[in-house]
This record gives sequence, structure tokens and C-alpha cells, in this order.
Amino acid sequence: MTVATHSRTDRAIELFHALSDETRLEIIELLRRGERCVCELTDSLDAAQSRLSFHLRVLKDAGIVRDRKDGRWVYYELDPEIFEETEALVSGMKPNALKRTEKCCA
Amino acid sequence: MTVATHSRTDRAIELFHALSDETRLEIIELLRRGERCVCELTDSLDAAQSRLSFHLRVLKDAGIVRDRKDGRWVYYELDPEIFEETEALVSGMKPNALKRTEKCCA
DNA sequence: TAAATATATCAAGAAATGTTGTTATGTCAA
DNA sequence: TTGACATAACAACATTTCTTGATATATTTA
Repeated sequence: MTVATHSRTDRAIELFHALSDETRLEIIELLRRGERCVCELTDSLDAAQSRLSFHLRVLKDAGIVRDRKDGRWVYYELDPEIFEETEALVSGMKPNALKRTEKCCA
Repeated sequence: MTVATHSRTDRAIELFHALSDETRLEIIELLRRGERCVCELTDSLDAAQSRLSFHLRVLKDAGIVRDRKDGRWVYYELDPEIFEETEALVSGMKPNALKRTEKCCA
């Protein structure tokens, strides 16, 4: 397992990218009510298993979900902290109070 | 100009996609201090003009920036409201209080 | 142990996205 | 009114991301 050294920007890219796909947003919506095994997600979303697996990995790499193995099933659930982190990233993008007033290229 | 009919999900995809690119995050960071013309952004980011233009359009289509033409310059600035909207989208993804407890696939 | 099930991973192709160079359009200044 | 500049848009290509089908691994059950 590799823990990459992320700049703030890299982290934002990873998170926002993970959130910018329809299948992944659907997975998140399903997981909002609690953990699910892959088989349930496959049923609910009517998606090929390998496709689900691909998207779950993107979500997991971004830290949005965690998995837990139990027998032959793997359960996924949301990591609630990730949304605080995401909100903080978004907050940090808001216009700065100290805006400049002079024009450029004048 | 076309105003597409967006589902909540489509809107999230559009916003998060616009935020998941390094060049675009750099543009946002520069615009936090106030509006800039394209020429200034081109200088600051050392990027080809057509490349900047491409990314500015993605940001504009997503509603993250607005532009204003003045003489032969075009100025871009952040739309502060977009960040409230984004935060609201993120909030809406948090785990639901009413989680189910029964296991699946048992 | 053999067969069935759940999941991950991989390879190949398809689709989407980003880059670069070029051209078109409008505006300003000489 | 010609030339230079600022920007947008486009076409061709490169890169990335997603999908599909196949195979591999672990676990359970018969």
C-alpha cells in the first residue's frame, strides 16, 4: 500500500474527481443509509460487478469510503469525516476578503 | 446560450468536474483576490492562451466564474455564491442519521 | 474435495477530456 | 486604415478515464 505525498491541490483534485461521476454519486447516495456489500450495490445499480469494483476503488482511494471484509462479503460504508474535509476545501476557495482594486492591463 | 435542465446529480457532476483539474484550481486561487483579465492569468500561470481559454470556459459553464468585457480585455471573477451551492451539495452527501442496522446477504 | 459465490484485478477497447497550434473576430493605436 | 493585441473557437492529436469481458483468489457449502 502506498500513501502518496499529496499537496493540498492534489488532494482537492483527487476528491473532486472522485465526486464527479454519476455511478460514484449513486453509490454514495446508497451508502448514506449505512453500509452495503458489493452484491447489494451491484443489484441496486444494475451495474456490472467489475464496473462497481472499479468505482469503489476510486472512492476508497480518495478516502470517501472504507471497506470491511466479512466472510466472502465485503462491506463498504461512507467515511463521514471526508465531507468535513471537502467542505473545508471548498471554504478555502472562497474569494478573499482582501481583494485588490487596481485594474490590470490598463 | 443554452440553459440545460440539470438534475441535482448532473449539477454535482458538472461542479465537481470543474473543480477537479489543476489548472482550474490555480485559476480559482488567482481569482480569490479579485478579478483578472485573461492576459494576467496567462502570464501568472505560464499557460498557452488557448489552454487558458478552454479552462475558463469550463469554469464559466459551471457557473464558477463570470466574465466581463472591457475594451479588448475580458475580466474574469469568481461567483461567490457557487461555493455556498457546492457546500450544500457536499452537505447533502453526508451519511443519513437513520441508518439501517440489519445486515445484507446474511 | 469440488462446485458455487463474492470480489478484485487485468487487458483491450471506447469515450471523454486536455493540449497545442492555427485561424477568426473585435478593439485599440499609430 | 493598417497593424498589433486580446481573446475565443476549432481541428488534430495526446492523455486519461470508463466499460466490458475474462481470469484469479478467497470463502463457503454440498
